[in-house]
Amino acid sequence: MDLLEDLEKSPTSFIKDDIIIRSETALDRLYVLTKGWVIAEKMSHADSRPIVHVFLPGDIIGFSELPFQKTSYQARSRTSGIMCPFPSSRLSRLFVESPRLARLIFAAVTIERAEQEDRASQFCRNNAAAKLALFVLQTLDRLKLLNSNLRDQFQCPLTQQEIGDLVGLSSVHVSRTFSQMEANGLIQRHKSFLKVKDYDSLAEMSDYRNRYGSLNLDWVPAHP
Amino acid sequence: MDLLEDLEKSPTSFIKDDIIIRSETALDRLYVLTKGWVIAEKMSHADSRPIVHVFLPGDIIGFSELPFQKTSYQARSRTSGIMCPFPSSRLSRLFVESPRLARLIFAAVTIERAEQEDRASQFCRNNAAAKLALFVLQTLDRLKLLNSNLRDQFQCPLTQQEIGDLVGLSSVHVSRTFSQMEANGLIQRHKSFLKVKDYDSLAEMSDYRNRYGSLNLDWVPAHP
DNA sequence: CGAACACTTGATAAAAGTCAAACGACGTGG
DNA sequence: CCACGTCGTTTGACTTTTATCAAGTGTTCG
Repeated sequence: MDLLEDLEKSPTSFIKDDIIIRSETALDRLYVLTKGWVIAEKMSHADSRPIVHVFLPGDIIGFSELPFQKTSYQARSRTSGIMCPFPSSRLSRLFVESPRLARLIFAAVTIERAEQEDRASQFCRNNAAAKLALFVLQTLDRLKLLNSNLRDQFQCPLTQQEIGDLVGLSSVHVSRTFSQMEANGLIQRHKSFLKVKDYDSLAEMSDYRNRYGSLNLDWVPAHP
Repeated sequence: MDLLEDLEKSPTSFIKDDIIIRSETALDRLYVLTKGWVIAEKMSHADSRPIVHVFLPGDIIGFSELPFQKTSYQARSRTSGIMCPFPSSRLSRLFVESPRLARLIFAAVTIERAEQEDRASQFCRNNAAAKLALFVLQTLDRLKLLNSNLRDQFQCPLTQQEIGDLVGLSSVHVSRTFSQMEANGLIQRHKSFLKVKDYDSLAEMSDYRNRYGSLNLDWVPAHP
């Protein structure tokens, strides 16, 4: 617990549209995101700007850039929020100081990797409604992890253009598809809020499984 | 070194189309794949069968299923080959016995995660040639890691149907797009061999970066 | 209150999917 | 060693889905 708190000892606040990690630079630290939404976007030459990942409160920003000399994307905040930077050497020491905590972090990264696989295999299939369904359910369940009074809706600070850049659709088609899903009683929108009206149907059409619902951490023994 | 060799002490051979991991079962071990190709496919109800990942020699099969109670996909061999199973508790012990090796494995998983992000963000965009270009380059560079006499071509044991299931295209469109890429001098095919004729063009059209080309493992100190 | 900015709607174009048939390679068994 | 059947690939015709362009309608925020 002390070690975990140590990672969050220097909270820094940021405003909307801050650049948190610059593209093509060396990254020598990680950030615990404690409040706010941050997106990782590729600075591609084309006008489209693929969004590689959406970071939500509780996530650690920078893992996927750690083993490389230069960052491949930039991280930009979409809301104001708070993050806690710590040097990557701190993570390295953790493997010696607490093998148990290292295993937990390893498990966390592995879970995220599984979610990433879910996205890769779903988003590459051309069904706009299924893509959006997966985005909505994954985001809702991930937000619930750190915000337990969340039930069936959340505030989404991403524009439809950005959602399209994430799942691979044009903003126009995101709009149309969301409208149709709303007409079919699957979701409901109000301002920037997204409400899940029919979780089961959304889950079935996107072949979704809640990765946090049936964990097995037997191999992370309580007392090492 | 002893610890690494320990993981490969019980080599098992498999034939083509063996089921290595069954879907919806508990997984208590991992497999070092030393020879052959293995695919991870979702047993979806529909006739399409999304391919979540392709394992190549040197990969460890099962990481992404480790923290869950049940596997979400099945692993099936596409060639004959050799793998070395070891219990997941072995991985757990590794975190105590060798923090340095644990960090290296952590780094390896992180690199794979970055590649997965590359796939997710590219495959979700609707450009058949770019999808296939990314698949070809990623596969070639990954194969080169353990087979250094590989230069510009490799034997691909996947059918066009399977390649389509991986990148999200119909088999018909894979055929057409490959033919066109061949006509444009980007690749060349002969039997099941795929030859890269114009690496740079393929890399540019798919926004590819070789993840193993510019690693920074400073945070994995040589002497912990 | 007004000016960005985001979203919606319609018309049209491009990309990829589907169906079906033909072709080719490959392995098996006579 | 050849005939045959299976499986994978190619090709053509047509359909569906999504992208693009452009104009109009909110919405938000200084």
